[in-house]
Order: sequence, then structure tokens, then C-alpha cells
Amino acid sequence: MSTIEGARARARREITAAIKDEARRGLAAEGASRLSLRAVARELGMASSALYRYFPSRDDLLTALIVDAYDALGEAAEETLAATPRDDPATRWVAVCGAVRAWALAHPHEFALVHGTPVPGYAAPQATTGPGVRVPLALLALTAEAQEDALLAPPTWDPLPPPVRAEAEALADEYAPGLPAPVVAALVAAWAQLVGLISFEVFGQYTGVVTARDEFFAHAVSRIAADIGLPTTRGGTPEE
Amino acid sequence: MSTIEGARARARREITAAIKDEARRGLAAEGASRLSLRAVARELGMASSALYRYFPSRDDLLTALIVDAYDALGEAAEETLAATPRDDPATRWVAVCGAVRAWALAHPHEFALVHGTPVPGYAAPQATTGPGVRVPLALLALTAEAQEDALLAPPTWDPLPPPVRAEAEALADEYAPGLPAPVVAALVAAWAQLVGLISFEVFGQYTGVVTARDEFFAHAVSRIAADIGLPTTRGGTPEE
DNA sequence: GCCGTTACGTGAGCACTGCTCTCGGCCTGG
DNA sequence: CCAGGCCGAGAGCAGTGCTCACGTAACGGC
Repeated sequence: MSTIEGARARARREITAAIKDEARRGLAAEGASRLSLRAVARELGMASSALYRYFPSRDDLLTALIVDAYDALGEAAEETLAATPRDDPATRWVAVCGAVRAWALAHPHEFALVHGTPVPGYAAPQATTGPGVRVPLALLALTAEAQEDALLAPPTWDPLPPPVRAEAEALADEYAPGLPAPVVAALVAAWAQLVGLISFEVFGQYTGVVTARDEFFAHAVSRIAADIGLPTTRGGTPEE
Repeated sequence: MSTIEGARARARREITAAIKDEARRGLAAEGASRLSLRAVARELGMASSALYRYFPSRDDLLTALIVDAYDALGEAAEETLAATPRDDPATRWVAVCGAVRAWALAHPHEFALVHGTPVPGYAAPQATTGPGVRVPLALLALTAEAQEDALLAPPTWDPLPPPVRAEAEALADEYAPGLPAPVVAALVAAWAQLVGLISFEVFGQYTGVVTARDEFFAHAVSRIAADIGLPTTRGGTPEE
């Protein structure tokens, strides 16, 4: 009942995938706002109305693409986390952030879909919360492992405002027991800051200001790592 | 020729302003993607075609709104910069960042216009570069004044990668002679990170994760201030 | 093997959009 | 005072998201 699959269901799965693929292609070419249902139907050689058998509305198609994009982004982070040695948390951090950035630069419109202006009014909350946290969870896992290995040495843990401390402790209890509250607070901020750094680049915000993008990003992100307390074992940034 | 203004020119100015006002209203209600030229024309009691006498296209209207938003954002920053004592750079920093955040939360769709997904393909570069730098320049002015007053004491100025150093020095020469290169590099990163922090809030990215938003933002932003080297004279964050 | 149920694809059509063009009237500068 | 510019109105084009009968083909229970 799971392996055996009627030709009907198979066709549905394949056509759904084809629609998403074509939509992704149109997305990369034109951007989300210019993406047209009729155009993807035309490209697929079917009537536009047929498309509604698979996605009840344009926004639902976009939501599906958002979920996929979140997953791809999270997978990129998790892959480099797995492929990276535990004993050098700072360079590992830079590598994971770099992987997120690389994915974003390779798929700018999909990145815009997940971290740009939300497209439908203000919807898309529940369905995307699952895959949406994979990247921050990877960063958190990285830090938790560093602490297990006694490699977490923050420069200064300034005291948190009480409400922030309470929330940070709750988060720590749920996702990384034993991690100090200031560190998880710093991680949440780091996540937002990372997205800010990448958004500026993807959205062309600092054209003319920063041209050595790779180096600038690596530098900024390694400063964040130092702020969190991930030690730079050796060879941080060269010169002098 | 400047004070004397024909009734014609005056009408044009007023109608242009009325169109932008109505467009801003529609923007706040529906968002940029749902903003309709015909709707604003309808609301203004004029034919939709008449609107093209004032803005050659929908994208041009949006571009005008973008410029205005940049200006409003920059003005908010500059105002609190002016209304804030020089001798406490860290709390001044937090205040300026807080003003930017407050404006963004009060005008979410306009903020999305300037720091969300770019609306037309990838256009709007030149016209917006002028007002677009007012906020970062305010942050830079704040830091430069702190240095003049010998209030700039970074924890560690780790060496910059050579290309970043070169660009940072060029920026320093142009906008704030005498400011150390690592500081201007940190400022650029801080600007992107600030936008990231605000974007997360405006775009509803951390619903359920952070609820004590004011405190969290103030904390995160004051950590950035410390990272740059702006000293917390007294009473940073309470507790213990 | 048959047959009702279900899913699917089609084409027409509605309401809406951005934008263009032509026309007719008003204000304005010479 | 009067020609030339600006401005508004209306019709119209091409395109959009989405809905709704309408046939057709596959499916599952008998």
C-alpha cells in the first residue's frame, strides 16, 4: 500500500514535481512577483485550469516552494556541519555560514522567498516552522558540541535582561540542555544577523561599498563566532 | 522663479503628493505586491489613465515610495542622533538602532519595500543610493564622534583580511578620516546585522521563539556596540 | 468483468490588472 | 487673445488568478 502505487498516484506525484520544477525555473528567471501560473501551465503544455487540481492557488504553489527552499537551505547547513571536524568550532562555524550564503547566492529568488518580504498577506506560519529552523538548529548543535568538548570560551557573558534570560533558558532546556542562556541568546541574534549579512549581498544592498564579498563575509561571521565564544584554534584571519 | 509658483505647478505637486499618500495607505493595508494603481486612482476619484501623467509606471511609483521610506528611516536615525548626548556612545547607539526599529515596526510594508525583496526585476540602484545611506552614515558619525571624544575602546581589533582592509580604509578616508579600518568594517557588518535583526521581527520570522522583543533587541544591539568598541559608561543591562 | 465513483484535463468566462492611445477641454506663456 | 502645452476621460489590449460546467479515463468494490 506504500510501495505499490497506482499509475494514477504516480502520475500525480510526477506532475506535481514537474509543476514545482517549472515554477522554480520561472522563479529563477523572473522572481516571485512575476511568476505566472498560466506561464508554467503553458510551458508544461496543459490548460491553466488543470493546474488547480494540484495546487489550490498561486500562493499555495509558492508556499510549497518556500518549504522546499527551507529544506534545501537546512540541508546545505547540515551537510557541511557533518562534513566538518568537531575540534575546530570557529572554522566550522564559518563553513556552515558560508554554505548558507553559497546556497543563497546560487538561488537568490528562492532565498528571497524565505527571507525576503513575505508574499501572501502575512500567512505561511505553521507549515514552514518545521523546516524553517533547520539552519539555526545546526548552528545550535555546533555550539552544543563545542561545549561538550569543552571548547566554548566566551570572551564575556554579560548578564541578560530577565525576560530574555527566561526565554533563553527555556530554549536551552528544549534544544540544548546545559548550554548557558547568554549563549543561546547570542545564537538567536547571530542567526538574524547572518541572514542580514546574506540579504544585503543577495538583494544588492551594498553595491559599491563592499566588493571583496567572500573575505568580508568570512571576517564578519568569524567575529560573530568569537562573540559567541567559539575559539579560533589557529590561523583565524591572516596578515600582520 | 522658485517661490512664485504657477497654480499649475502647485496642483501638480499636490496631486503627486496625494497619489503617494494614497499609495502609502494602500501599501500599509495590502502590501506592495497587492498595491493597485487602479485602486489608488479609484480612491482619488480619477481615471486610472490620468495617474500616468504623474508616474510613468507602477514601478516608478514604488520607487518614489522607496526613496521616501529611505528618507524617513534616515531622518528617524538622524533625529535621535541629534537628540542624544555625545558622552554616552553605547546608549546612544542603542537609541539610534531602536529608532530605526521603531520606524520599521510602525511602517512594516514600507520597511519591506526598502529592505525586503527588491520589487522590480533588480532595478532601483542609482536613485536610491543617496538617501539609502543616511542610517549607516548616522551610525558612522556616532562612532566618529565617540572617537573624537576618546571614547572608542574596542575589545580586540583583530586584523582584517587585506582586501577588506583596503576597502575599509578607502571608506574611512571618504566618510570618517581617522577612524581605524577594523572599526569601519565592523560598522558595515553592524549595519547589515541590524537590518537582519529588524527584518526578523517585521517579517514575523521568530514568532514563538522570541517574545520579549524590546529587551532582546536592546541586548543584541548593545552587544554589537560593545563589539565595535563603544563603551558602556554605566548601567548597561541590569540584573546581578 | 462490470459499474458507479472519483480524479483529471479542457475551454469558456469573470473580474481584475498595468498600460496605451486618442480625443476634448483647460490653463498658461508669449 | 490665442496657439501650444498640460491634463483628465474613456475605450481598448494583453495578460493575470480563479471558477465552473463538461466530457473522459482510471480506479476499486461487487
